[in-house]
Parts: sequence; structure tokens; C-alpha cells
Amino acid sequence: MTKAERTRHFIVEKAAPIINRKGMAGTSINDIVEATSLTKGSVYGNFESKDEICLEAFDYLVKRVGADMSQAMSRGTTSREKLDALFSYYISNVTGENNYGCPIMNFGTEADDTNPAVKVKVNKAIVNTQSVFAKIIRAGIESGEFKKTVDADAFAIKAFAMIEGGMWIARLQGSPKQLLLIIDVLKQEINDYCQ
Amino acid sequence: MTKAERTRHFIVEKAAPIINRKGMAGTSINDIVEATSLTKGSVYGNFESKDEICLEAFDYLVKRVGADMSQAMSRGTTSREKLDALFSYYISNVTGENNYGCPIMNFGTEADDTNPAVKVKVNKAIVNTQSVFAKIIRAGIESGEFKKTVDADAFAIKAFAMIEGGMWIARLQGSPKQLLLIIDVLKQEINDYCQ
DNA sequence: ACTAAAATATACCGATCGGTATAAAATAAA
DNA sequence: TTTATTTTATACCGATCGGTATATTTTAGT
Repeated sequence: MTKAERTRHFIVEKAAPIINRKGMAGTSINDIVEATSLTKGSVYGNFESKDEICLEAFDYLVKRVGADMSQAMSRGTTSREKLDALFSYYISNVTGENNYGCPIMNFGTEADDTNPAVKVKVNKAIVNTQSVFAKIIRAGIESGEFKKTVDADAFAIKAFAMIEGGMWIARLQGSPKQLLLIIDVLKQEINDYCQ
Repeated sequence: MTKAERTRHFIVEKAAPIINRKGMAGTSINDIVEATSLTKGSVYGNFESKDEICLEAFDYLVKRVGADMSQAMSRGTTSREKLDALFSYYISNVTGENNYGCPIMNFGTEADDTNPAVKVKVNKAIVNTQSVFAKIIRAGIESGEFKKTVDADAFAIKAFAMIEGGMWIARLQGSPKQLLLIIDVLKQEINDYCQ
């Protein structure tokens, strides 16, 4: 890893949480300069534009969320336990201190009408996340844990929308109350899936 | 209504869809000047700051959405029909041409970490919208249309999260497919509420 | 240690940002 | 219609925006 590669990564690491919090338009190069204690020349020596930083910041955040989700899932053995672990991760993601919301939600809402490149990345992240849910359900069906009649894709779409909506509300209200209710509903539904 | 009041309203009317689409940070005063064909001096003769315009724009958008929801609901007689009409409104909101997403979602996501005043307004809008759902359910229970065991508040929270999540996904994907699935799930659930 | 190459810092660019002082024009009360 | 008041347009403010040319420093291969 060359110096430049390390610096690039360092800049992304510092910039990502700021962009996730303040938005792409709301974050200035100066914000990034201050956060990294570098200079503008140094930042632009490693990146071509602010847009490139935003794109890599989104990739970085999504990768980190994905890693956290995998780690959470690995704590469960059965499909149901894996789903429970995922739910717990989402809840901790809202109740934890240094968290600024789901990057897929934050970048997606801003990029929707303004940044096609980011929009494409967000769409891929949505599909990936939903397929994580669907794969767990399918594994549970194959192992005999869940009924064969369960629609894995439909559950994934529904659960993802509910959780994203619930996290968004929880962050805005400064309370996990509604997210907890939504997670309870999902757990009850998974309970009904069991045979 | 004085000239100033009319102009204020005119500015908000023109600025609101732009801010809803590009975000508060992403919209410049010049954008508003161009959209209104007024001058900067005229805009600042009627508003103290860009922030004030954003706040009024949000109020305007929420009021309009509320009116559209009321109009949709009035097309139904039973509680179930009213809910169906609401769902249809949300779907048309996504499939329609000149639409740029739910203002509660757009303003909420941006304001969450950057604009406390807007955040307060967004929270009130969330509570109001959820109470619309809850009230319909409660009316249905009182009229004997729905079972007494139905939890109106829980349904409102769940349905709102699902719909907001579903609309967000639909706009990002450029397809109402997942929202339609989510609405179907809700309709099925309401069907189960009937006795 | 020497040196070519890579990375960083300084200083600056024009454009645009939100906002304002002031003059010109339009409104509204008399 | 006159006149005081309100509203609008012009021209400008300093600050900050994203971005760059260039000089200086640091890195890394020999």
C-alpha cells in the first residue's frame, strides 16, 4: 500500500461520517480539510473532485454496514437467530451514540434527484441488502426451519422498507420506540413462518 | 391580502418543489430568483433568510399533501375504502410525473442532523400523518367494521413506516413495483381486520 | 546518502454563496 | 391626484464555494 493509497483511505474514513451527517451538498471541502488536518492541495492531490470523495465515502460506509451485518449474523446459528441478530444490529444502530443514520437512506434521498452516479450505487446497495434478508429466509426454508409457503423475496422487500422507515423515524424522533414496535411485528411474523 | 402577502405566497409556491427536489442546502437563492422571475432584492424584501423560505416551503408542501390525502379519503365511505383511497394516493404520488418524493422524507432526512427547526416541523408532520391512519382504524372499530382487538396505533406506525420506506424505494428504483407489493400486504392485513 | 518521483503545502483562481444598502418604482390611503 | 409607504430592482458586500498552479517537502528506489 503506497502512501497515496493510505492517504486516500484516511481521507475517506474521515470524510464519510461527515458527508453521511451533513449531506453531499452540505459538506464542503473545507469540512474535509479540517477533519483530516490536511490541506486542500493534499486532498486534491489524492482526489479529482468532491464528487469522487462522496462516491468513495458511500462505498466505504456501505462496506462497513455490510461487515457489521455479517458479524451480527454470524452470532446466530439458525435462520431465525440470524434474523434476530440483524434486527438487534439495526436497533443498536439507532440507540448507539456515534451514529448518523443509514447511509443508504441518507445518500439515497439526496441523490435521488441530483446525483445519478450515487443513485446507481444506492440502488445496488438496496438490492444487496434485500438479498441478504431473502437468502436467510431461503436457507431457513431449505433447512426445514420455515414453512415452504413463505415468500422470501416478499419478506425481504417488506422487512427492508419497514426497517428503513423505522430507523428514519427513530432518528428523527430521537427515540427507538417505533422501531422497536416494528421489529416486534417482524419477529412475530417470523415466528409464524416456523413450522 | 396585501401585495407582500401575495408575493410571499408566490415565492413559497415556486420555491417549495425546488427545495423538495434539490434539498435545502442544494437549493440556492439564485434558483429561487430564477424560478420566480423576481430579483434577489425582492425575495429578501419578503423573507428574512433562506432558512425562513425553507421552513415555509415545508409547511406549504405538507399542507398540500394533507389536502390531497383528505380529498382522497373523502372518496371512500367505509373505513376500509378510506384506507384504500389513501393507498391509491400514495401510489399515484410515485407513478405521477411532476412529483419529487414525500417532503416529510426529503426534509426529514436532511434536517435530522443539520436543522433543528425543520426537524421539529417534520416530527409534527409524522405524528399528524400517523394519527390520520389511526383515526380511520378507530372509526372502523367503532362502526363495527373492524375487530375490537385491532391495535390502531400499532397499525398506524407500521403502515406509515412501510409506505414511507416503500415510496423512497420506488422513487430510487424508478419503479412502483416494491411499493405495490407493500400496499398489497397492507390491504391483506386490513382484510384480516374485518369481521 | 543520493536522487528521481511522488505527495503535500501555499497561495491563488473565478464563480457563487447568502445577504444588504440604496435608489427606483409601484401601491394604497387621503 | 397627491403623498406617504411599501415593494421591487440594481449594485454591491465579504465569505466561501470547488478547484488549480506551483513551490516545497517527503517518500522510496538505488
